[in-house]
Amino acid sequence: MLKEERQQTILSEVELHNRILLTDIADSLDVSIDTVRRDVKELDADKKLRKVHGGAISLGFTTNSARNQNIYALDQKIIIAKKAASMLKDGAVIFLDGGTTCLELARLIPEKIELTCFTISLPVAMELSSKSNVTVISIGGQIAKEAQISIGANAIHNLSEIRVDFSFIGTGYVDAIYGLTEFDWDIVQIKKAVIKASKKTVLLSISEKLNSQHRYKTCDINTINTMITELDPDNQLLSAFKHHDIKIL
Amino acid sequence: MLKEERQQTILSEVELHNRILLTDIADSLDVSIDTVRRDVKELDADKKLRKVHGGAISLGFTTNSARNQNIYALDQKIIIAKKAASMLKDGAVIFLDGGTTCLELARLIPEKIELTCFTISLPVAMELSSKSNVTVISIGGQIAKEAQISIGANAIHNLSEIRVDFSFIGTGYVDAIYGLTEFDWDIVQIKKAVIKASKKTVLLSISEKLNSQHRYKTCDINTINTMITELDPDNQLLSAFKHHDIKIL
DNA sequence: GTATTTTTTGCTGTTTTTTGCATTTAATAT
DNA sequence: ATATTAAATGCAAAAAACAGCAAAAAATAC
Repeated sequence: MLKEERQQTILSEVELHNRILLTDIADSLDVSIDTVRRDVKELDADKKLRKVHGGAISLGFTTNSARNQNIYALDQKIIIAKKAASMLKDGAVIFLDGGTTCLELARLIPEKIELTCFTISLPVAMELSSKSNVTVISIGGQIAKEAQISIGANAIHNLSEIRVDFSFIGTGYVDAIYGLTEFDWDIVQIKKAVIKASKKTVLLSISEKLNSQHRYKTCDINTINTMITELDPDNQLLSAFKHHDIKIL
Repeated sequence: MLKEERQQTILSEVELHNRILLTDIADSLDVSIDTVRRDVKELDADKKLRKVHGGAISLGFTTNSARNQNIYALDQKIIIAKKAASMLKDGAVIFLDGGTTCLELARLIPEKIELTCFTISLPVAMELSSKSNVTVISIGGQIAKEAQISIGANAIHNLSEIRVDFSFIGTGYVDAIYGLTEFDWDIVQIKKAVIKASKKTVLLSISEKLNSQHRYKTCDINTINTMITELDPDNQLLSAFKHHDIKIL
C-alpha cells in the first residue's frame, strides 16, 4: 500500500468518525503503529487533521451537520444510544435491530471496543462497515422495504443458528402490562427469533412509546432484561416497569 | 511499444484503479522500472496524475474507497446498466453483484417489470428497497468493509441454496485468455458461488478492464454467457472474445 | 544509401525514503 | 505513587529515487 493512499484512508476515517485511535488504524491498515504515528504527524503538519495523544481528531469537528437528517427525537435517541454503548464489553457478540435508535447506537459504538455484530438492518450494516473494530455479519432474508431489514423464514432460520451475548432491539409499542407489541406480523416473528437468539435482550425505546400497545405481541415485558429510555431511571414514568425483573438504565 | 501509448496505458490504469505501483506497471508493460518512473514523472509534470513514492495516484482520488460519490466512468457504467436492464423479463429471478456498475443497474431497473432480486451488496439492497416492483432478498454473511458485500462461508452457503435465471456480476480484471481474475481471494470465492447459483451469467465490465489480469482466478471466459461493455458489440477490442461462446451486448 | 545527432532505454552504484523494532522518555490512568 | 500506554529517538533493513553512463533506436543531415 502506498504511503499517500494510507494517509488518504486515515484522513477519510477521521472525517467519517471525527476521531480515530492510532492503534485502530494501525490494525486495520496492517502497518506498525510507528508508521501511523508518522503519517498522522505529517497530516497534522499539513493541517489536515489535529493529532492528539493516542489518536487524531477532525478539524471540522463542529460542522458535521450533513448527517443530521430528520430523525424524529434524535436527541433522545442519542441519549439512549450512549447509555446502550456503555454496556458494550470488549469481545462481545451482539445483535443490532433496525430502526433509528439502533442506527444511532451503531454510530456511537466506541472505536476501542472489539465487537462482533449481527444485524438484520441494511443501514446499520452500512454504518458498521465503516468501523474497523467491528466484525459485521448481515442476516440475510427478504427485505422489508420500509424498515430496510431482513424478514421472513430465511432470516428467522439464520437467526436460529446464532446465539449472541446481547441483542439491542427496538419496538413499535411497549406497555408494562401488555409487553412489546407491533403493527406488523412479520416484524413480530423476526423479533421473536432475535430474542430467542440472545442471552440477554436490551430494549431501546423513547419514553413516548411507553404505555402504548398494538395488535401483535412480540413478548412479555419480563422477557426484556434491560430497558433503556432517554429518561433518568428514577423517573416516575418508569415506575410501572420496576415491579418486573428489568434493569432500567 | 510507443512511449505515447505506454503513457496512455499508465494513465488509464491510474484512472481505473485510482492508484498504481510503479513495479506493477513495469512488470505488466515489460519495461524497466526506470522507464515507468520517467513516464510517470512526465505525466505528473503535465498534471495528468500525481506521482508519489512508489507509485502514482489519480487526481480525482480524494476519499478512499466505498464512500466517495464521484464514480469513475459513470457514463460508461450507465450505458452498460441500460443494456443489462434490457435483458430483464417480467417475473425473472436475478442476482446482482456489488460494485458501482451493478448499483447503476439497480437504479435503472424499470418500474414496470416485476422482479425477484438476490444480492450480496448492501448498497444494492438499499437501492432496490425503494422499488416497489422488486422483491429484494439479501444474502447474509460477514460484511467485507470496503466493498460492502457479504462474503465468507455463510454467504457462500446461502448462495448454494438458490438458483437464479440471471446473475449480473462485475469483475476486477477480465482477459480473453486468462478469464476473470481478482485481487482478492475472498471475492473470488463468492463470485464462484454466484456463478454456480446462476443458470446464466452476465458480466458487466467497462472496456478499460479488458485484457487485464490479476492473481486469483474466478472463472474461464467461457463460463460467461453474456458480456456487456459500453462499446458497440462490433468493436475491435471485443474481437478476442468472439471466438468464445459468449454473447456480446 | 551512410554518417551524425538526438532521443530513448536499461543498467550500475549511490543516496534518499520508508518502515519496523528496541529503548528511552513522557503522558495518562488507577 | 505506580502502572499502563503513548511518544520520541536512534538504528538497521528494504525499497525507491536519482544520477550518470552506454547501448539501442529514431530522427536528421549529408
